[in-house]
Parts: sequence; C-alpha cells; structure tokens
Amino acid sequence: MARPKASPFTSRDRLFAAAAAEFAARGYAGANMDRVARGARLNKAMIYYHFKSKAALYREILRDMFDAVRRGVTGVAASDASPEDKVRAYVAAIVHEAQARPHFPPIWLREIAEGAAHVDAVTLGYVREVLGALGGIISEGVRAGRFQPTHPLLVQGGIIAPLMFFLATGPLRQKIARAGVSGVSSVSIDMVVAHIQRLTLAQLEGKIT
Amino acid sequence: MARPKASPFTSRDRLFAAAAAEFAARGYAGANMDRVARGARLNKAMIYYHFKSKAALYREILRDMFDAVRRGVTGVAASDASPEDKVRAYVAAIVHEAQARPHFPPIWLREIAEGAAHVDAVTLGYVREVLGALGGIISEGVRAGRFQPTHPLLVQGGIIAPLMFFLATGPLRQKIARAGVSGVSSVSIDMVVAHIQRLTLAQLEGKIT
DNA sequence: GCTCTAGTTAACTATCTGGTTAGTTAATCT
DNA sequence: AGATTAACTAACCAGATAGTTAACTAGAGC
Repeated sequence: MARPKASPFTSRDRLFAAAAAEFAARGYAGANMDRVARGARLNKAMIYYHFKSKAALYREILRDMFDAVRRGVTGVAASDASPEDKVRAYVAAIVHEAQARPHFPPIWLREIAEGAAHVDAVTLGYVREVLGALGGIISEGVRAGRFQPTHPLLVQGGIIAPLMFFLATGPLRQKIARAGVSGVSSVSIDMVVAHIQRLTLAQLEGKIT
Repeated sequence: MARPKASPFTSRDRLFAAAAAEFAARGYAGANMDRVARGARLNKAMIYYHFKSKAALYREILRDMFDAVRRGVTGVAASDASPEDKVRAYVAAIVHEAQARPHFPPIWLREIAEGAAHVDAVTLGYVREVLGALGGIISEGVRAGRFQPTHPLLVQGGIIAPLMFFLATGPLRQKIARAGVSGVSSVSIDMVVAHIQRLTLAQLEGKIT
C-alpha cells in the first residue's frame, strides 16, 4: 500500500456512493461514468481501477441493498418477539435500510420495471431469503392460530409496493404540491409505515376479505 | 395524401406502439430509436418525420397513458353509482387502461423513479384530474356519512402502488418461480384487483386504524 | 401524361460514452 | 537511498446513437 489512508471514506466508497446516486437518478442506461467519477472527485479511470465494469459496479450496489435488507429481516425473523411484533419489525427493518440508502427505492422501482434484468444469482438468493423470512413469520403466526395462511408474495407486495412508492415519490409529490394540490406534503413516512403495519396485520389476521 | 391508406394501422401508429414497447422495456435513456424504427418495420427517419424528437415521442406516450386514465376515472366519478361502487369502478378503470397498454406499468414505475422528470404540464394536469376525481368520490362518501375523511393521495397510493407492482412484476415473478419458489404464479390480476378494492374500501370506511 | 406531395429510405454527421493505456506521484519497505 | 507499488490522471479509441439530408416512390388530382 502507498499513499495516505486519507479520509475515512476511501475513494472506492466515494465512487460507490456517487454511482448509487447516479444510477438512482438516471437508471442504468442513463448513468454516465464520467459524471460518477466527477461526483467522487476522481478520474473516470478510477472506476475501472476499483470495479470491473459499469455492470459490475451496478450489480454490487444491488447486492449491497438486498444484503442489508436480508440481514435486517432474518434478524427479525430469528428474534423471540410475537408474530404480530415480528410483522411490524419486518416492515420497520425494510424501511430502515431503505432510508439509510436514498438510492434504494428508485433503483428497486426501475429494476422491477425492467424485469430484474440486472439481478444476478447472488442477489436473487437474497431476495428469496427475504421472502423466506416473511414466510417463516407468517407460518409461525398461523401455527399460533393468529394468522390466516397467506402467500408471502401477496403480503410482501402489500408492504413493499406502497413503501417504495412513497419513498420514491418525494420529488413527484413536491411537483404536484407546487402545481397547487394541497395537503400533499402533510403525509409523513411514519404515518405510512404505521398504516402499512396495520394493513398488513389486518390482512394476515383475516380482518379483511 | 399519397400512397395507400394501407392497413388500419398507419406507420405512425406502428411507430407509437413500437416506441411504447421500447421505452417500457429499456427506459427513456436506454431506448434506441433505430430499434424502434425496426420494430415498426420502418426507417429511423420516419420517426423524425412523424415526431419532433425522442423526447416529444416519449411525452406523447406519457400523455396518452394519463389521458386514458383521466377519461376513465372522470367518467366513473360523474356516474350516479354509490360511493362504494365508484371506488370499485375507479380501481377497475385504472386496471382497464393499464391492461390495454402493457407499457403502462413499467413506464409509470420508471417515471416515478426519476421524479417524473418527463412529465410536462399537460400530463401533470391529467394526473391532477385523476386525483381530483378520487377526491370527489371520497368527499361524496364522507357527505353521505359512509367514508372517513382521508387524503386522496394516501388512497391513491394504496391503489396504484400494488397495482403497478403486480402488473409490472410479471417477468420478475416468473424469474422467482423458476428459481424454485412455489405458488407464485397462482395469484391472478382479478384476485389482486378484488383485494385492492376491499382494502381501499376498508380504509375509507375506517375499518382499519 | 404530368405534377404535386405524403411517405419512405440510405447514408451521413456530430456527439457522446464505456473502457483502455501509458505514464505520474508518493508512501512504505528494505 | 533506491525499489516497489497503490492510487491517480490526461488523453485517447472505438462503437453507438440522436438527429439530418437529399433523393426516391407512387398514388391523387388535373
């Protein structure tokens, strides 16, 4: 090794962060590697020094996102809370990781839009683990006689969809608010989370239908 | 006019359809105008004969989408059905237009992801009208003593988010199913629609919370 | 038969951009 | 002090792509 350890944020970290922001804002095809480099105050060649390619860099960002969620929700599933609390914590864990990564919602929305084209086997494994954790929580609730048997994918859709929408529509809601629709900015993320938790539990407890 | 009227689908229509598919599959930046032209069995110059630019073509597709939804839901709002039936019909109208345009869900998801960057004033007006129609239905229900006052944006989020997710995740669900998760393909659009209708009504009637 | 023109194309231009290369700098090791 | 090497840059290249141009085709109307 040569050169100073410098800041706690290595140039690799800065590139990673700049790339995440760029991919979130412009999508994979729209992302410009020169702009990423500038965003990290580095030369473009540094991207290819630290990462194999644009695609590899993007895949690494995807993995990081889903690995974080996976770790969060498997922790929740393994805890000794009640099924109801686990469901609430499951939602909270996803929100927590998504909020720690502002690029998460836009990237995930886009990935869905293109049929998860960039999701590799490793990331797909993480997704399955997330779904598995939720499935485990549901089964536990069913065994305890508190939940109706429900397909995890349906439940997950009910959680992830409004959540990603709300988190990703920040700019759009502002645009609508500026265009003269009132009361748009009065909805907070906490309200949305609470709402999703109640809705999910209501669904699992068979209070709807 | 010269040249045969030919097929009922003019070359302009074919370009429009091919472009919608291309934008849906690859996003605005990823869309390739040569590929659009080939998809319409025409030369690229024909795109610029019929449309001003890539951006203008894209905006026209966006407008078409939201105009269709707007027409559908304002019709619903103006009908003389009960507030409950209007809510159901509102959901059904959106699904109807989205299903008539397979490009709708992916394009809308991507547009959200980039903060509605391509949404012009006209389209924004359509969005507001859609929200206005829903607001009207809710107010009507509130006046009739059947609905709790609820912010239209919250309700709309609860409808549009799972809907677009479900419609757009077709390919992804197949990918997951092929990866060995069972029961994924057993959920139909009709089930999802019925579910969303019940959930939305439960929310409006204050049965949740 | 001739003209007009909507519709159509091959080929071109200008620009952008992912990725490479060859060379520089400076901290560490011996 | 000299060798080694991680970290870094300027400049380049090749391929792609939005948009243009100029020329051609064939039906409509006279």
